[in-house]
Amino acid sequence: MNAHSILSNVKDTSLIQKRRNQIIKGAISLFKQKGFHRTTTREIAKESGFSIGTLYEYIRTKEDVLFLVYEAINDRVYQKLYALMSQEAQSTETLVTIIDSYYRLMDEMQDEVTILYQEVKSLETKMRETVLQRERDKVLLLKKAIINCIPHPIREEEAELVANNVFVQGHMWGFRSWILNKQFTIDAYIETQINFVFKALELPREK
Amino acid sequence: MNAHSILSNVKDTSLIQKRRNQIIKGAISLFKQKGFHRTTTREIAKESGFSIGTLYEYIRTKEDVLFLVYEAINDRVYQKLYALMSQEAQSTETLVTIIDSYYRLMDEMQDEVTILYQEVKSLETKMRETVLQRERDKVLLLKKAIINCIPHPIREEEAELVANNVFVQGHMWGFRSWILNKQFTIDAYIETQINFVFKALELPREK
Amino acid sequence: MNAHSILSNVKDTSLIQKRRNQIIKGAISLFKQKGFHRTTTREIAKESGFSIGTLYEYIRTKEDVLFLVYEAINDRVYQKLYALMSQEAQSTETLVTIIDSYYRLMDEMQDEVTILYQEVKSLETKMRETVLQRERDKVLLLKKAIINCIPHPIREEEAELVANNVFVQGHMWGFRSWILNKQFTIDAYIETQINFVFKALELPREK
Amino acid sequence: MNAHSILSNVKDTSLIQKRRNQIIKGAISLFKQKGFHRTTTREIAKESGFSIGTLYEYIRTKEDVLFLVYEAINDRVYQKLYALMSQEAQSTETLVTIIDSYYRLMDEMQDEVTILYQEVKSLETKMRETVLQRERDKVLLLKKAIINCIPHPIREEEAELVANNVFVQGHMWGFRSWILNKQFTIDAYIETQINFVFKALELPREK
DNA sequence: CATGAATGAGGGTTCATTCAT
DNA sequence: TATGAATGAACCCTCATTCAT
Repeated sequence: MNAHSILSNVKDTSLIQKRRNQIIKGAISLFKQKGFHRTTTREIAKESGFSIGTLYEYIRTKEDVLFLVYEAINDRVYQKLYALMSQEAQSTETLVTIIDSYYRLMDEMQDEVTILYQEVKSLETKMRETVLQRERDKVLLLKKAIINCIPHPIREEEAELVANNVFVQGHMWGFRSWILNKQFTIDAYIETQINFVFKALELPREK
Repeated sequence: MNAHSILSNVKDTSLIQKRRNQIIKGAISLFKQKGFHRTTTREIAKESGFSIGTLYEYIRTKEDVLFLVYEAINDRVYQKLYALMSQEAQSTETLVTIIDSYYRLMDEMQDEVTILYQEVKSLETKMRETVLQRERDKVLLLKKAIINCIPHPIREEEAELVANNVFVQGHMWGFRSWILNKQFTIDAYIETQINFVFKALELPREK
Repeated sequence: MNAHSILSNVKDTSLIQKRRNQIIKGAISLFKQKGFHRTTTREIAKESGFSIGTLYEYIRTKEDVLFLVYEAINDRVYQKLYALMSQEAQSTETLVTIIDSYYRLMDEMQDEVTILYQEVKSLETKMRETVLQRERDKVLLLKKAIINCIPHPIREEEAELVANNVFVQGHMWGFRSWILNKQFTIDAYIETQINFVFKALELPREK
Repeated sequence: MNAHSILSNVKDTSLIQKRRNQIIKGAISLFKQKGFHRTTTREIAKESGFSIGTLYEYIRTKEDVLFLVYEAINDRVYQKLYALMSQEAQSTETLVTIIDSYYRLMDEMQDEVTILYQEVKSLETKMRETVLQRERDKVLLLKKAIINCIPHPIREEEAELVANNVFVQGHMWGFRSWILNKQFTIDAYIETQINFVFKALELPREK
C-alpha cells in the first residue's frame, strides 16, 4: 500500500503526479488552518487550483487526500533522515548533526506534524499496517544511526527506545512548541535534548 | 475559564453536575470508538441516557462537550499526579514511584490520551490560554517532584525539560503503544525510561 | 417485509403514519410527472409539505419512498379487489362486475400503474420476494373470483392464466391507453375484453 | 423521426452505422443489468469499445442512446413479425405459427422488453408520435395476420383488440416471467394463450 | 476522427441546533 | 425540566457534457 494504490480516473501518470502534488500542497495548507474534518472537499479543490470534479478525477474519497498528505509528509521526513545518514564519517559528532537536523526539520514542519497527530488515528484504522510500518521505518533509521555512531556496543532494545524518544521529542517540539517555546529557544531545546541523549548513551559530551 | 463557565439553561447546580457527568461518561465512551467528529450529538445524548433536547439544556454547542471531556480527563491526571506528590518522603525512590505510576496511568488512559491528541488543537484555538495553563500545570507538578526528589541542585530549565520529556513519553506510550508494544512490555518500557531519566539527572540507579 | 419495516427516527407511530401518507401523496404526484429517477428528494419533501430534514426523519433512503409508494398503490388495488369479492351472490354477473370495476380502477390509476411498471424492476432486485408475493396475491384474488363465479369446474392453471391475462390487460389499459384510446373508449374496451374472457371460460354472454 | 435523425458530428455515414451498432450493443448489455438511469455514459462508451469523447461524436445526449436502443429493439421485433407474415399460406395454422414464434421471440428478448417497459415513458414524452406509431405498427401487423388467417370475417376493432392482447401478453411473458414461470413452462403458456385466442376468434382448435 | 482531462450543477444524505409542548 | 419533531445549511460525491489536443 502506498500513494500509488489510490485509484484515479486519469491515465496519464505524470499528470496524476502533478495534480496530486497540487492537492497535497493545497490540502496541507488547509489542514494546517482548520484540520481535516473542518476542511471541505470543495475548499481542497479550490486551493489546489481546480474544480471539485477534477479533484475527484484524482482521488476516490476525502480520506484519500488524508492518506496522500500523510505519505507526502512521511516521505519528506524519511528522505531527510535517509540523506543525513548517508554521510561517510560515523562518529558521535555525526549523531549530533543528525539529531540536530531532525529537530530543526520538526521545527519547520510544525503544522505538518500537528496534522499527523490529529489524524493518524483515522488513517490507522484503515491502513493500520501501512502506517505502522512507516512509523517504525523512521524510528529504525534513527536507531541505526545511533548504533553506527557510537563507539561502544549497545543493546538493540535500548538503542530503539532512545531512537523512539528522540523521534517523539522531535514531534513534541513540533506539536507542543506552544508550550515549550515559552521556556526554550529551539537552540536551547536541541542542545539540552542532545545532552540527555548522550547521557542516556553514556557518551561524553564535549562542545 | 473552567467547566463551570459553560452555560446551562438549568438552574440547579447539583443537577448540572450530575447531568454533565453523564455526558462526560457517554461522550468519552463514544469518542474512544469514533473520535469527536464522527460522533453525533444525538449519540452523545442517547449514550448519556437522555434526549437530545435535554443534552442542549446542559451545553451550548457540541464543542462544549469536548471541553467538558478535556477538563474531566485533565482533572483525573492532575489529581493523580497531585496525590502522588503528597507523600511525605521525598527521595529518588519517590521519584521512581511517581514516574512509574504516571506511566501506568497513561497506560490505563490510552483512549483518553488519544482523544486529547486528536482534538486538543481545536480546543486550543478557542481556549488557548486555558488549555495551555492546564498543560503547564501538569508539567510543573512533575518538575516540582523532580526538584524535590533529587539530592543535588538542578537548573530550573533542565528540570522542566526532563519533566516535559517524561510527560510526553507517557503520552507516547498511550498514543503510540500500537508501535511500541511490539517491542516492549509496559514494565520494560517504564524501567528503561526511568533509567534514562536517572542518567539525565545524573543519579545513580540501584535496583 | 412491509411498509412498517422502513425505519424512522420518529417514535410517534401515528405521526409516522400521517407523515408517510403525505410523502406518498407528494411522491406519487411527482413520480407521475417525471418518474422516480428524475424526481429529487428535495422535491418530494417540498411537495409533501415539509423540509428535506423532516423527510429523512421518516425514511432512510430515496428507495424507501419508492417502496412506500409501491405499497400504497398495491394496497389500494388489493383492497378494491378484496371488497369486490365480498359480495354475497357469486354468479357470472358478479364476475362481470368485478372485471368491470377492476378495469375502471386501472383507468383511474393510470399514472400509478405507470409508476409501478417503470420502477418495479428496481424494487424487485431488493425486495424480490415481497413484490413477487404482492403480485401473486392480487392475481390469486382474481383467480378465486373466477373459480367462484362460474358454474362449471375449471382447471386451476387455466383459471390462473385467465386471471393473469385480465390482470395484465388492466395494466395495459393503464399503461398503454395512449395507444388504445385512439381505437377504443373505456366502455368498449371493457365490453370486448369481458366477452373474450367469457369465451375463454366457455360461458354464455347475454347482455 | 427515426434513428437517422439523431445528429452526429461525423460525416461518414457507414462509420456512423458501425459505431452506433457498437453503442446499441454495449448499451443494451448495460441497461439489462442496471437500467438506463443507473448506467453512465462513461460505461456506455467503455462497453462500446471507445472513449467518452468518441461516444459524443455519434450522439448528442444520453437520451439519444435510449432512443437508439429503442429503435434497435423495435426493429428486431418488427422484422421478425414481418418475416412471419410473408409466408404464403394463410391459414389458422399460420396464425398459430405466428403467435407461437412471437411468444418465443419475447421469451428470448425478456431483458429488452423489460428495458422498454421501464423507459418507454421517458421516450414517449419526447417522441410521443414516433413511439406511438411504432407500437401501433407492430399491433397492426398482428391484426393483419389475424384477419388474413381466419376463414370468416371479423370486425376491425375486434381483430385489433385481439392483436393488442396477444401483443401485450407476449410482453407479459417477457416482463413478468418471474411471476408466470412458477406456474407455466413457456410451452404450456403459449399453448393456453393460443387456445384463448382461438376461442376469442371462435375458431376450432384441433391439435 | 478520436481522445480523455476538465467542469460544475446538482444529487442524496447528515446533523447541530431550536422550540413548542 | 424534559422531550423529540422540525429545520436547512452544508457535506461528500457523481456524471453528463465539452473542448483542446
